[in-house]
This record gives sequence, structure tokens and C-alpha cells, in this order.
Amino acid sequence: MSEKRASSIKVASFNINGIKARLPRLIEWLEETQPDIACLQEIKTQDEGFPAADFAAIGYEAIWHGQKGFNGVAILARGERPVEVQRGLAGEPEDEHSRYLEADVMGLRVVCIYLPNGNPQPGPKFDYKLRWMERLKTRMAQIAAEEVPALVIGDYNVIPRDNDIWSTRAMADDALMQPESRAAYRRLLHAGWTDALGLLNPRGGVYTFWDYQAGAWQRDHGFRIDHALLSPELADRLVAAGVDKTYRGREKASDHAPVWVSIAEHA
DNA sequence: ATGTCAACACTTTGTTGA
Repeated sequence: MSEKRASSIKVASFNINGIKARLPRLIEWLEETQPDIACLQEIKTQDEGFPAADFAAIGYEAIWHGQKGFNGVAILARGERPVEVQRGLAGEPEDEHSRYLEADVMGLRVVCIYLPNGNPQPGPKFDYKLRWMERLKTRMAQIAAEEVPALVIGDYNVIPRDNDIWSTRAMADDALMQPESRAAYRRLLHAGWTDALGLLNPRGGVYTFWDYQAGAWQRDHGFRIDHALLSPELADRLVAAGVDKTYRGREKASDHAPVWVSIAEHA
């Protein structure tokens, strides 16, 4: 039987908040939603602990960039192994956080990011977040110059607009919605990238994160911080985008829900 | 003020990071 994909490619992103604690949930989600490409953040494991065999058993090959205790990103693809292009961002050699992984897969340049949270602000963590965003912008400009069909997907830890959160007042002092964070995010878009979920949901109210505390999920006290930014060519090929919201309500859930985009396959 | 969760360590309870 010849390998033939559907007429579109589904690329998903899931901040799983610990790949060891969440592996059954993750396998379940992959099998039920069948993304062609899946980008993971906060795997919270060293490279040696990455459960590649569990993914291979259900048809996914992977590359990963782990770290002890926190952070960590991975790119999975169904039936083929992503070809790594770069891990980590240039510009700050002393930065050892595992937050950036870039690969070529299924004809796309796929960048998986876990952008720094930045709390508390002001402070060194917030400064690191803003510097990281500048470094990301620099890399995204290089990718754009290559004119490859590309997307940068993952946990941006930025709430872009007031209608992307249940209450602006509740988070007014948080690093995720400071004017500087939003301005840095807009600078990414101004360089020609399209926020797929934001574009398709101009009225807002579509969330990707609900805190574990204070009954945030039950009250729908969420916000949108997981984003897929598409290069101009991919923006033209955008078919659909969404959030797998129900997975936030399952047992032992991550505090994030998966997001996905569907891209028309090239003729 | 903070109602949660995961990983780690001088580990069974406190610290860090979210």
C-alpha cells in the first residue's frame, strides 16, 4: 500500500507539563486526534528520559531537547523523523534553557518554542523573557529570508489581546500581559507572520490555558498563550485552526490544552 | 492573602518554577 497523506497537514502543539507524569494522556491525545506533526513543551526531562519508544510504538518518530527538572521541547511526526535544523537561539551563549527546537518535516520548517514565563515582573526573569523574544525575532527574520514554508508554534507565554483572557484585571501585573510583552509579540507579527488562532477568532474568548488553582477550569477563567505563527506562504494555505479544549478537563490533565492548525498540502 | 501541580534534593517535606 502506498503512503498517501490527506490533502492537508495537521500541526499541533501541546504544553504537557511533564512528559513522565502525563505520558498516558499524551498517547491518548495523539491516537485520538492524529496530528501529522506534534510539538511538545515542558517535557521536564533530561534527554535520556525521553520516552521515544512509546511514541514509536504508535507510529511517531521524534527529536527532542530536554533539560533536568523543567523546560524541554520536542517535535514528533507520524511516519518520519524530523530533520533537525537548530536547537537553542543565538545571541546569549550562557543561556542553557531548553526552549527552542527547529526542524524540517513534511515539507515544512517547524519551530517548537517554550517562551520564558517572565514572572515575577519587573525583575531578571522578565528581562530574560524580553531578551529571548528579541533573539526569537532575529531567528524568525532569518527563516523568513529563506522563504521556506514555516511555522513557529508553542507556548509563547504572552496574552496578545484583552479579549484573549477572562479578566484583564486579574492578570494586570502578570508578565504574560505586560505592554512590553505584547509589544514584543506584535513585533513578531509585524515582520510578516500570522497568528492563526487569533486571525480566526477576532472576537477572542478562545483559551489554551487554565490555572490549576482557584477552580479556574470549572469557571472558564482561562487565557490564550499557545500560538501558531505562520509564514506568508503558510498563512495562504491555512485551512483551519482550533483548540482541543476537552483535554483540559480530563484526569491528570496538563494546565494547557493542545492547539492545532491545518495546512493545505502543496499541489 | 492565594484554592495546584511536577520535579528535585543534603528526600517523606521543603524548595523551585510555573
